[in-house]
Amino acid sequence: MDALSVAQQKLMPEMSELLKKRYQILQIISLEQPIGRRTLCEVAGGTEREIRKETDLLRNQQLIEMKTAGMKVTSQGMEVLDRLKVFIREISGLTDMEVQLQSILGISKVVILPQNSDEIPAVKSHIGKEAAKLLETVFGRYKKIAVTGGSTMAAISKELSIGKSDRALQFIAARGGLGEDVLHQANTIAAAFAEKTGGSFKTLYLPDHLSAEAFEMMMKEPVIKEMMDLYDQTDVVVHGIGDAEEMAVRRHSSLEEVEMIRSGGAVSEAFGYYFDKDGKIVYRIRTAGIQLEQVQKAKTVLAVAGGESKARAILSYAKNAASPTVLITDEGAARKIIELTKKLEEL
Amino acid sequence: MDALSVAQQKLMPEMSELLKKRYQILQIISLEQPIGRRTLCEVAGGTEREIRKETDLLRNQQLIEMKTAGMKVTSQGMEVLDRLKVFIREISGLTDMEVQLQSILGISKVVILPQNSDEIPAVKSHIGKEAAKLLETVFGRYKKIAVTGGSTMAAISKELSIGKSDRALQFIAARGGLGEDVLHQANTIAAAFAEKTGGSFKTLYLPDHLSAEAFEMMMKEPVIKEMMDLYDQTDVVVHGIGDAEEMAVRRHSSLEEVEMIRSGGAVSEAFGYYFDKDGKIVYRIRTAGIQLEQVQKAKTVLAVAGGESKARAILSYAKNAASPTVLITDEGAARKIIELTKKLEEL
DNA sequence: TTCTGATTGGACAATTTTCGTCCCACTTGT
DNA sequence: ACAAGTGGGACGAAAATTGTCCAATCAGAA
Repeated sequence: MDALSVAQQKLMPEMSELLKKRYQILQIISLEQPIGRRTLCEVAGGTEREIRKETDLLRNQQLIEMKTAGMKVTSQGMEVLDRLKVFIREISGLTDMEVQLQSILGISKVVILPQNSDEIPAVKSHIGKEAAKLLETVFGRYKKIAVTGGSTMAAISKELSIGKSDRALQFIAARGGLGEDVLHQANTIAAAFAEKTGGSFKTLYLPDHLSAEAFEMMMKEPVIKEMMDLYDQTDVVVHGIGDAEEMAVRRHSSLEEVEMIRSGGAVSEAFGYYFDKDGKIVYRIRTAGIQLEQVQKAKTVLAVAGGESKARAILSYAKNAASPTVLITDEGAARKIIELTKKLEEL
Repeated sequence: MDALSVAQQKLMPEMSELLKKRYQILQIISLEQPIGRRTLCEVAGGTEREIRKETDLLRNQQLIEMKTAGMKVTSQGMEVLDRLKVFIREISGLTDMEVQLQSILGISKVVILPQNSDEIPAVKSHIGKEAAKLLETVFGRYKKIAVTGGSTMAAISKELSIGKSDRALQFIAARGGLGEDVLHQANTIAAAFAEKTGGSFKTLYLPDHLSAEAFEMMMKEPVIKEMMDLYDQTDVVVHGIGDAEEMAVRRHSSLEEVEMIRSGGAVSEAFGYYFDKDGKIVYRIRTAGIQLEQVQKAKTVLAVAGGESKARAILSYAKNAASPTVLITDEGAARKIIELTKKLEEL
């Protein structure tokens, strides 16, 4: 932050909060437009009067326009949004926190987006957009990209910019899971990535949960073996990080599985592995899919997870993350992680 | 002004006024320290409560400290003051006004300082400081400097920084006037300038008002002739601009003189000359002193005058000002000059 | 076309905050 | 020792903010 801004904040300390609030409102409108006042209240948090006061101001400043269909951001508003982007990051201390988290988690890069996706759903789109942007920067160097499932991953696929198509790009479904919603499966996601970027994709249709014998048999199938080889050649892995219990429930895991996960103290989940708070593997779904060693061998790993509720999971997963891992998260998760780490140090 | 600040003001339009107010308060404290709350109210304008609210804030921000002797600006406060200096000028539109005035008045440079010296006496010190700063930059090139009298000139002498003494500098009293207060005479000012800068000075002890015969006689005196020659060699002229009527009164001018000044429609006064609104010479004190032609021949002319009340006088004097003239004034005068010019154009 | 749901703008009392104005105990410089 | 000037406290009045309605209107679906 430049010296002018520091001085400005010294003289106007109340500015910071106000600026953040207004920026946030303007940002939400830009994401959800057209949006009405009441809806905005729920999404942004705050009473109707408060939101109204600010939106009235934004309108007077010609940053938004109000129509009977709802509020929209004007081109001037979009410009303001863009111009203040880095500044808001600065005064929110996000830049500082990024450096802090980087050392706490021991990974190569952390990107933190404003707000908490637990509270404001629209933040997920932001995380998706940022992840998409980062991913696109590596397309030039790396072509084999493994992707997992999950709503976070789906958000990324939505934000990938279409345009310059690169037929050499190959998206590989990291797992064959069918336990989840079809829209959020790795296969669907891989297809979506390929469609947006103009690349190709490889899917793996195989149930997550198999008996030992069936598993052995399938592994000998050429189609499956081919995928396993592809995992070995993977350059980039993009995946979400889940809360262990939440994932177990969502996957309709069997009672004995849930028991193993519970008793083992599992905290996080990623590409079929369950980790405890120290990063030790507690359980892994016996599945055809990418293996932890293969992930750690990748040139770049993009881990994406936001929301205060994911803080513990991120902390757990990071113990096992390879150093070239890049984490894309949000303010809610970041603050919670730092809080947890502080408490841990006190003990 | 950079794009960031513009965007910031779009989102926080109320910031501008608040920032200016706090900056002003901080500035006044820095000039008058140690100063108490009540005194500050009078100088800065505003009720006790209002000032108190802001000073409490400034203390919390550790920009000032309050002791029983009064309030003082901390080193942090001084830094903030310095860092925001140009920014405040920008948001007050002073930079824009400087360019505007430069073309209206047809002179080479205009420097405008914040606030109105009619309302806030402390602004005079600012004008003095700025004039002193500018004057010091020409000391390297030019050595013969003519100075006039007046309270404005006295303010400059107070703000000249002592330190590096330049014995080659020569300050010449531009007039021999005794009509004014001794402290504000050209002779006294020249001496003060010389003392501060380490240079020498030449005084001219001769009454302002002389009969024609006496005047002729005196001009033949070697001491006087020497001064006249010096005026011819003058590189720099520093002078104030006065309101015609006010000056006539202060100088205890005779009734016939006052009548000439009145009937001629005199508006401004500078180094003994009275000008009407079109810059025509209405009257000149028959005095030993620098002549208008000599002023116009100088390499640099520093005209210093502040306050809304001086606006008409400045406008009048500028018609006669040589192009290398630099005007140092304040916001009050500047705004009034622009207002007057606009009205004139409408007719 | 009709209808439902959502939109903005208006209104108003309750509440909180700000404001103006005293006074007081105390320090400081004369 | 004293007078002038200092910051801090207090408190009722006034103004702004806030929470919560409602009405008129519009957009889009059925």
